[in-house]
Amino acid sequence: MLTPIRLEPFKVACSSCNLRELCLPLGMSPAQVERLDELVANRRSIPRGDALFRQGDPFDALYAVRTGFFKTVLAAADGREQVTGFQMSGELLGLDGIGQSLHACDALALEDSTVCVIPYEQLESLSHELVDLQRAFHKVMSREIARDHGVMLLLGTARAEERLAAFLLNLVRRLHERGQSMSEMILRMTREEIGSYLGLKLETVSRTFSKLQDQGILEVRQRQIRILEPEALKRLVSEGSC
Amino acid sequence: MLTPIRLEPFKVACSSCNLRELCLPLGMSPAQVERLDELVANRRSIPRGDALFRQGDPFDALYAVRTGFFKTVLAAADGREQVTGFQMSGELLGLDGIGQSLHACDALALEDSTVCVIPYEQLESLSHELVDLQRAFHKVMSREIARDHGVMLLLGTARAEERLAAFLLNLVRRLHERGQSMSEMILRMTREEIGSYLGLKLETVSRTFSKLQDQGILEVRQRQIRILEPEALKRLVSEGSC
DNA sequence: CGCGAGCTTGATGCCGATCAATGCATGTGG
DNA sequence: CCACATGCATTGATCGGCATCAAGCTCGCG
Repeated sequence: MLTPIRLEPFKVACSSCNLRELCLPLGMSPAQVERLDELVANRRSIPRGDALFRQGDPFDALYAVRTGFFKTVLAAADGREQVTGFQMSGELLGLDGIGQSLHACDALALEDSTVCVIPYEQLESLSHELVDLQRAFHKVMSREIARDHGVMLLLGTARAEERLAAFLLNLVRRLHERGQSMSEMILRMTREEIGSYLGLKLETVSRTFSKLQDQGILEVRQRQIRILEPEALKRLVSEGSC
Repeated sequence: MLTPIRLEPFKVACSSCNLRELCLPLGMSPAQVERLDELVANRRSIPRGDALFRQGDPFDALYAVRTGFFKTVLAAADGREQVTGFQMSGELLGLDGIGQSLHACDALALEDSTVCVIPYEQLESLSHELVDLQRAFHKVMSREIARDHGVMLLLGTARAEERLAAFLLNLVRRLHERGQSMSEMILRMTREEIGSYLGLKLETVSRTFSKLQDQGILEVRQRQIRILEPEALKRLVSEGSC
C-alpha cells in the first residue's frame, strides 16, 4: 500500500534551503542545485509519533529531514526491536529500501516534523545527468555504511558508559553543525529509545546518566543534558574500558 | 601510499564470469555487461593473511571478490577491533571508503584470494552512461546498509546462541548460492574472528558451538560444521531468547 | 617428534538485565 | 483548583549470561 503524499501549498527549493551544506546538495554547484529543485518539489508533514514509512511499504522515494527529528526502527521476527538510527535536519531517510524496493525499517517522527520528498526514479535520472549529484549521493550512502560499522564496533566492544558517551558526543556534534550549542542539548528520545539504539536497557541508560552526573561530567535534568567536561567524555570513548 | 596493482597475464571479463548473477552485473543486460568489461580489466591476487587495503589508504577502487575469502576489520582509537563483515566471491569490498575518499577499514584475505579491481572514477563515468549499472550499484550499497542494520539488531538484542545461529545460517545460505552444500561448510575464520564479528569472546563462541552440538543441532569438528537440524537453528533465530 | 596456533573446557567474577518500587512532570476531568 | 491518571525516569536488590583467568587438548607442520 502506498503511503499517501501530502502536497504542501508552497514550493520547496534546495537552492534556497539553508540545509544545503548538510544535505544531498553538498558539493554541488549552485547551477546544479537549481536542477535539484525540479526534483524535490514536495514536502510532507509528519506529526509526532506518526510513521513516515513502515517496514515493507513499497519504496519509491527517499526523504530528507527538513525540520524535526526521526528514529528508524528495525523489528525482528519475534517482536524485538532495535533503533538503527536517529535523523535530524538535512539527513536522509530510506536508503536501506533501495535494494529490495521495499522499506526495510520503520521511520517514526519523534517530534512534529517535515521532510522533502525525493522521488527515487527521478533522482536516478537526474543523477544520470549531473555527475556531482551522483557523486554526492554515493558519498551519502557510503557514509551511512561507515557510520553503521562504527555503531557495530560500539555494540560489539564498548561498555555502557562508553556507549552513552559516544552517543552524546555524536549527537551534540551534529546539533552543533546545525547551529546549536556544543555543550547543551535537549534529547528528543526517551531512555528506552537510547537504550534500544545502544543495546542497553532503559534502566542502564538512566543509571549511566546518573553516574556521569555524579562524576561531574554531565548535568542531567530529564532530557536536558549539559556537558560539563567534554574532555572527560571524550576520554571515556577513546580509552575504552581501561 | 598506493597499494600496487599487479596485472595478471590474461584479461578478466564480467560477461564471461560465472559470478555475474551474484556480483555487480546483477540485473544488467548482456550488452551492458560487456561494457563493464572495459572497466574491470585488472585482477589482483592477495595471499592469505595479506591486506587488500588498510584503514586510511587512499580510496580509488572498489574490489569484487573473485575467489577466496575476506574479512573487514574496523579498529578503534584504543586498539580494540571489530570484524564488520566477511566477504566471499561476488561480494564487493571498499564501499565504506567512498565517503571520505579513504578506506575506512582493513580488508584482509582469510585465504589465498583474487579480486577484480573496479576503478571508482571509471565506475562513476560508466554508470553515468548505463542506467542499469547505476541502479545495480545503488542496490548493492543499499543492501549493505540493510545488512548492517540487521547486524546491529543482532548485536543489540540477541544472546550468544542466537547470534551464532544467525551467523551460521547466513553463511551457509551464501555458500549455497555459490553451489555448495546447504548443510555443510568449512569455516574460513577462527573462533576469535567469529567472536569479534558477533560481539562475543572466542571462549563463548567455542562453548556455544559445543552446546549446539550437544543439542544435536550441529556437528562440529574444528572448522567443519554440519547442520543437522536446520529447523531448530532457524527457531533459535526467530524465537529469540524465549 | 615437538612446537605453536587455535580450540575446548572449567572455575570464578562482574556488568548489565530483570524485577520492583518510588518519584516526577504533564494533562485531564470532576 | 485539586485529585488522579499516565508516561517517563530514577533507584535499589537480586540474578544470570558472558567475560575473564587458567589449564589442557588437537592438529598441522617444520
